[in-house]
Amino acid sequence: MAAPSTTLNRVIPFQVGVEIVVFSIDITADNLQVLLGETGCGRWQLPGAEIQAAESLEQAADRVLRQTLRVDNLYLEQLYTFGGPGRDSRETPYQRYLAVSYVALVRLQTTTLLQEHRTVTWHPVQALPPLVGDHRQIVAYGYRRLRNKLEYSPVAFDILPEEFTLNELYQVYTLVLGPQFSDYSNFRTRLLKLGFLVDTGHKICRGAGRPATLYRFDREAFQPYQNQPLVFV
Amino acid sequence: MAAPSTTLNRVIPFQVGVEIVVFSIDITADNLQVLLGETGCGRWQLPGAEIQAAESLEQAADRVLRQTLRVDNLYLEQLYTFGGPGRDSRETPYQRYLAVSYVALVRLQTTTLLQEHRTVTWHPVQALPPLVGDHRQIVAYGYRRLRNKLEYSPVAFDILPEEFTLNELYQVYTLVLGPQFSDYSNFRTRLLKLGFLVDTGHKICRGAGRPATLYRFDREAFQPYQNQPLVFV
DNA sequence: ACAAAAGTGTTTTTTATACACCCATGC
DNA sequence: GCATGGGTGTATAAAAAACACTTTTGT
Repeated sequence: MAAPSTTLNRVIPFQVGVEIVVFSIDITADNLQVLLGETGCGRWQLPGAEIQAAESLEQAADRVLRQTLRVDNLYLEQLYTFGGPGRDSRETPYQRYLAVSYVALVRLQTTTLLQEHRTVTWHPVQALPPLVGDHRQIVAYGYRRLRNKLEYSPVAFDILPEEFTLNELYQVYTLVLGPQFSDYSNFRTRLLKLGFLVDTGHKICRGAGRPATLYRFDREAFQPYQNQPLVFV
Repeated sequence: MAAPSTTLNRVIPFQVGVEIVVFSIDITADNLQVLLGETGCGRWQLPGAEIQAAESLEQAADRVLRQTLRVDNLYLEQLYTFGGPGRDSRETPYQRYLAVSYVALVRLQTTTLLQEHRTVTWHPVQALPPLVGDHRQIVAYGYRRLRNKLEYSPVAFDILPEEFTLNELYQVYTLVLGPQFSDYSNFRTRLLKLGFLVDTGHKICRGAGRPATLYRFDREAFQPYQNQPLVFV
């Protein structure tokens, strides 16, 4: 237990940062994108920063997000921590680097990109440019988590406006899970039967066609489903 | 972006450690327990250690586990990273502490406790002693993760022996998920229909009663279900 | 009137649930 | 031969999946 301290088993300090996989949903354009910053050498990277003295990990993630993006509603969750030796080029024998990654989901319509020093832009998930280090793997991991979360948790309501149509809700699901996840009419029936979507009585017109009913998410009525698997799908 | 470095926004080094929630399943005694070490002041803590210079996070977790336990098969997965300011009493204005937590699952029958300096023992999940800091919350989080993982992933086969009976498999599920999760006969039918449990032809006698068939988990036949939700339950 | 978008209903298939019952072994 | 644990089958209920159809709006 109290073995002599060699170069191998000694304890070394870490520099800790956060890295965020920000997904944006564009309901109208049917587009799921990831936020990436240019490194200058032809490769791209996830937005990130080192943790500052007084902030929590989640606060750091939120700060990074708000330094690049103006956004109203968002979903943010810790994803995974990467800290193996050799994962950061700045590493020395006396200093290692650790990244706590986060996934976020926003609606493109409610966000504005804040242009900073580096170029930060949206990239379609299906056609990512070359990424630095293990960032491609982090995106893949975040994408998987997002799909799971959407199925089992009410994350869609975190990014939708207070009042929304069932079609908008359906769009969120099809965009992330693919259109084959469910037929609209069945999705509709299932969700309404669960009873946590309340009809506000308001209607909204989108060009031609019958006006859509606006619904509201009732968190209290959702409680019974909180810890149950497979509420949506 | 390049704001002056004050006491608040400066970057500080972290001491990084792992903490493990080790669950043990005792099939015969119908008992789910957590491994805890005594601190000396009446409170208990999760097994943990600082990351050493050359090891990865998972290697550190594995090392901690094997310093306390001799174990054959186990399931080990990263859980969550806790790193907010004020979570460790050793914290100073120039140094913060971060814990990457892991969950593990073992079978009590295949483990031997290695008695070290501190007293480390098993405690029933339903009756935990007072824990230090946020450790109770970490256990709760690990328990939730374990239940979810068991339902969606083939973790049970990581801890069962190469050949096992359907009853042993059922015990693993009932122990973690509670006996109301499914009736044995339905569990049986459902799992066999999925086709990734192969009959080895071997039989085993457990005292009185008809001898049980020994099955083997076929990872290849499981592939199609890999990324699909709700395979078990 | 007709296309477009919203919303309802029906039929078929699959899966879940609750059991009752048969089989092989030890004592 | 009967208790014990192992294993099969069936009947019913519920849910998922597919898809036809109606309703309300703009043009």
